[in-house]
Amino acid sequence: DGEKVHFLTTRDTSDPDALYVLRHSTAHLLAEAVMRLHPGVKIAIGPPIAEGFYYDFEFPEPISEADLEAIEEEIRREISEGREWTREQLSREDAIARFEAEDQPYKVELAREAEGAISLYTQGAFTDLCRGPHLQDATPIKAVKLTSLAGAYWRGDEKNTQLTRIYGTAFYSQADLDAHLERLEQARARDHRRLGTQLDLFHLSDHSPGSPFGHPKGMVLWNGLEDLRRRENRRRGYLEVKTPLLYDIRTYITSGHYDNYRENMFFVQPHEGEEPLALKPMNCPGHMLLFGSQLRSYRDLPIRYAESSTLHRDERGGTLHGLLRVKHITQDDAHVFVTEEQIQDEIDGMIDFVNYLYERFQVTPRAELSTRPENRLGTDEQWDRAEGALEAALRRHQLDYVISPGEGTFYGPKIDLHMTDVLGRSWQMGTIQLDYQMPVQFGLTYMGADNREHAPVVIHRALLGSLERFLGILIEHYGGEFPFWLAPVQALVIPVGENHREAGRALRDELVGGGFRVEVDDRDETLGRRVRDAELQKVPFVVVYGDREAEAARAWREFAQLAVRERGGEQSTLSLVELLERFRELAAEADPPG
RNA sequence: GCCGACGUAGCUCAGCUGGUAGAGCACUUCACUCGUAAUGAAGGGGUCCCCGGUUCGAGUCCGGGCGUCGGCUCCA
Repeated sequence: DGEKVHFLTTRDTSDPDALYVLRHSTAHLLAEAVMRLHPGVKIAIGPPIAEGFYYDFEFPEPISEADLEAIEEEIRREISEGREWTREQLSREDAIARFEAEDQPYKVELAREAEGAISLYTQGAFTDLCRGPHLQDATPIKAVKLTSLAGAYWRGDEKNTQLTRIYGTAFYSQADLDAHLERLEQARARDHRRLGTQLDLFHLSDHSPGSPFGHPKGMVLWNGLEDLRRRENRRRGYLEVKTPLLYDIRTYITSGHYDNYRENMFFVQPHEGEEPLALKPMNCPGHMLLFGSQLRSYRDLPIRYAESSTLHRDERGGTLHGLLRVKHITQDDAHVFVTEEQIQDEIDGMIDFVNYLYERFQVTPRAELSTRPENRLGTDEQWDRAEGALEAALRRHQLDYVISPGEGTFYGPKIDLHMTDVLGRSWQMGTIQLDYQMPVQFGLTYMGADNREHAPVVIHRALLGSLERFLGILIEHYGGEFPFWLAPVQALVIPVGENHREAGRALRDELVGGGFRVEVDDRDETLGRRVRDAELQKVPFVVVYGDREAEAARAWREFAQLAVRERGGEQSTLSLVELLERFRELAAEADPPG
């Protein structure tokens, strides 16, 4: 009608909008197929999404994944039969009447809430409420695949009916679909759970669900994060503290967590008939008690308590995921007690800190400002100030951010940093939370210059977030190919034959003595085999020692010449001195000057 | 917590309509002593997730539980 496109005319299959329209139209074919195969089904809504489309239905009988095959077959039949889309426009009342007559309550609800006239698209026996645009006909749909089945709540609210969601994807050619499936497989190869087993980093066990077992190599990575955390905290005026794991319930009633998060807390009953103790799910109350244990002066502030302690959160079943969502969680946590005037500087410093940390791994998180939720403590005026302070800091650092209304914690707004895993899912990493409430709940004060008691403001922050989660994301980010400074085994020495084993071990000792993580592989295997294994373990350097190197040692001195192979295959000849120098340069990336 | 799927050797997986469990890799031993992504041979290894039921007989069928996975919801 001159303002809006109702039908797709392009055949440029590389155009993302074209793909979007193709998938949207395929979703309508799906709905038509489902209606024919499952009479009485109620149809909800089916938008295109990043990688495909989905459609939500309320089936009269439960269906299983096995049923998808028949539905997929039916879609193909529709395409081969031919489908054309037609558009009509109705008034809201007419649309409601029409869907009521068809006994489609979800459509009725959507039509009721629509503004202005309503457009309907029809293909074959199926008419749907839809903004469009659509394909003109189904002939360009060359590849369709229904990928999975899931429950999804109507309008995303778990108080509503749970509908059955069918996911699928569609392409302009079979080759494009194959390429898509190939990309998914490649992404799965980087999955931290797969690499965790392959590289012997960690494992999960039924004996303690959601609580990863850190293997020696995984712990090298873990300690790399811990070292980074400790070193930078020390440089930035944070004070390392240690607070208990078990508390009386009263502590968590005071903090407000008992009322808000009790169902996700673990409780320990020491003996029959005794009061249970709360296993800490976060460090805040401990740090509050620590602050309150002494008289504080405004001259002491800011006080920055840092602790990376083990926390336990009893996450809802069905939400655990490898290292990315665990019950046993460790945060690079800190609580900073400040005066109102110190808030801006402190948050500025934290954002600098965040930038420094994430640059170490060449990753860029997305920032999100989460504002006041419905269920909250404190006055609107306090929330105005707190939200304003966080937003001002984001602006000053010219960080791109989105606002998530209502996503703040019950005690304050927060800046969250998000990253994406190999499956394209977003995870919250670091968080900076401004809190006017908890210090008051705990009765914390400091003596001001005016010789009066004032309540401090607390900034909660975990910059990497959960160390478990950060490690998981990091494994996927590097695909297991960790930079030299972080790699669990930095170099592997391979003596060619039996006669070279002694020299190989001596070389290993030299490199270990230089402060590096080096192992020797003197198994009875061929050189090719051992190089292959080193590549599969993604070891950054392999040093081969055989007759040639032994000869150079006799002619000049030991380790005057070494055959060095870098991950990926590049080879060079270096002396031990040169190799150590190379290692030192690479290791310095952990903490570059400036 | 909800919907769907899955759980078999250390790992990845096969096992048809119920008849007493298999492959590759890994591991052990022997031979080979090797020049940059897989040397050969032999051998060991299993409460088929747990509990209950059906059956002459259950890895396989049924029920319950636990765990894992893909979503939904939640995430201090």
